[in-house]
Amino acid sequence: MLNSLSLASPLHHLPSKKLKPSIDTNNKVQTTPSIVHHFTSPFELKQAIAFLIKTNIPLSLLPLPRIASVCALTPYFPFAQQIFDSVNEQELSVWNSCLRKFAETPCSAADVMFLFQQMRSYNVGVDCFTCSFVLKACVELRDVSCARIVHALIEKLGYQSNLVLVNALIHLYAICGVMGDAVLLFDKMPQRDVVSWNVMITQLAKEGDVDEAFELFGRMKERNLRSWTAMITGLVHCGKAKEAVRLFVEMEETGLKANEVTVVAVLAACADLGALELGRRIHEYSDESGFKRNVHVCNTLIDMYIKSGCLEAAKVLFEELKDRTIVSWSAMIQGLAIHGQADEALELFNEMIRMGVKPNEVTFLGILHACSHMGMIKEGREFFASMSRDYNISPQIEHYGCMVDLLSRAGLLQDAYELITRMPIKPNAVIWGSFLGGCRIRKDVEMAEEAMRHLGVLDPLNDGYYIIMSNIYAEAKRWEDAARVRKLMKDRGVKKTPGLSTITIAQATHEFVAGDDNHPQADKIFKRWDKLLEQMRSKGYVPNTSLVVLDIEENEKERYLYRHSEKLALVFGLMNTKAGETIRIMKNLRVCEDCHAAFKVISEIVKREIVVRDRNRFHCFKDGFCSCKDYW
DNA sequence: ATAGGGTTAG
Repeated sequence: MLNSLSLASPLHHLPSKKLKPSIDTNNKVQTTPSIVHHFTSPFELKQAIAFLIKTNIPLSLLPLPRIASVCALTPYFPFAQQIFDSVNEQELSVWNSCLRKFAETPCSAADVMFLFQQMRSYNVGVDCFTCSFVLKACVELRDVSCARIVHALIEKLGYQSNLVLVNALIHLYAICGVMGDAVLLFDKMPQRDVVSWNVMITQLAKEGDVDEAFELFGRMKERNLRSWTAMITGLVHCGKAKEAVRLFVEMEETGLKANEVTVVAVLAACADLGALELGRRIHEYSDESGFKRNVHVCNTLIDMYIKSGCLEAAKVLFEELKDRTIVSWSAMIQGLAIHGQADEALELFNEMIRMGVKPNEVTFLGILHACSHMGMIKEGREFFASMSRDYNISPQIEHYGCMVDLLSRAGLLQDAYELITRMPIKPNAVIWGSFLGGCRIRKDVEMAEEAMRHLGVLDPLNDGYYIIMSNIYAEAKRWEDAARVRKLMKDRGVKKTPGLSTITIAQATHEFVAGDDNHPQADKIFKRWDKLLEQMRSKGYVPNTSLVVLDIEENEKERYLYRHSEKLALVFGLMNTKAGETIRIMKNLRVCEDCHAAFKVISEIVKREIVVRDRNRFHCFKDGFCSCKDYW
């Protein structure tokens, strides 16, 4: 190939390098045909060269970068080399600029790799720039074996102390999932810069090793905004939203100003915590800083307002957002779903389709979620069928989870069971857990026992399942079985998660645990409750003591019920906020049935909106009704 | 020439 190519090349006609000038003595500019500059194939390149030779124009007028890019990925590679040689050009720099161009072009990583291979096989020496472009392509391709080749090359060429290259290598190893190699490299670096540390922090946190990341963060002598942002993002990612917020405040104290990425991270933390006040503050800051048009920021803001119970604020932002992405739509649909506005969620989905936006698997999760929370069985089934049929999205375990939940909640246990046994993915604890919840509604002890058999294997340390099962027995008056489940739980060392509710007033978060008598305002709270209870009774409230599965006196049961954490938080909130103000409560578990009934009545008595975020969704109590329409 | 961000079941 090479020989025939050389023979075919017009170059050997050339007395290379001794060429006449292209401008003649009369100062007339000789016009060159556009092919000399705009050839797009090696064939046209040859034609251009032939023309130059015929008209005695020097070859050095040829655009070398163009030659490089036209020949780079073809067998004409050595032909290009000959041209570079004939015009006395450093070929490495030409190939490098070609590599750079590929490296900057999206989806051209494979081209970078191929050109690199060509360079190696035609003995072009490489330098640190070559390495950096190739490393970038390796990142895109997650090509760890090429990473090792470049690594060896870097050592061979003596670039071990080139921070840019070594940092890129560390990043590459980490992103390819070989964190050990990354750590090894990082540890033996004689000196590091802030990028080295930031890369490690980011990747360690991504792997879930947030403690190790934090340890490195603590050891840094010099931190920049990206260091703080990486650490805050990592903490949020690992479910440590409180710590993330703490670190953000600390960062502000150093005088550093958050950028868009920092804002996204801290807003995500607010969303997790339902920290509305901080979220609003960040929103203001973000607007002041001109981040309004950043779609990442907007999407996270929408999510923050949704998860903080301000659906209206989220809607306004969503309406104002002009460049919505699928993430914006999905977040909003999911938001409407957890706020019990299923009709609006479906409407929004239709609007999205009308606008030509393609749903993804997350969008369908939101839609199915909406259906399951509102008992829309027909619609849910149709959407589930539609996702693979019309949009070519195959359902994942989460989608099956939604469907099992939809059917189980609606009491269609047989259908749910059939789906579980026939689904192509092995059902997990969430699936059986949803089913178990349905068994409780249907009071189906046998089916519940079947679910428990699976749960005992899949998630034996989760207290929730034991509690539901023992409640199911208790409601069937099978006290011994109920006690047996409680004992089994105890024997396995599973502790019951205590109910915990929080309410934030004037930037202070107050925590209430079920049965808590030790709160500083406990006496006042109980007194206020007794007063409220009188009014509630006159409105027809009857305590649902059947929910207390302890073998105790009836009035003792009532006492238990009245010490539920959400009730304590609510009364505290009523005592410490102005009349008419909305009260927002967060609970770590699902809201209890009796509390739900009580809150409806209370919302009417005190003429307040009460917004409760439980572990699944929102309940917005107003004028004696709840936004969940008592289906949850 | 090297580091970063949004939606996800019970």
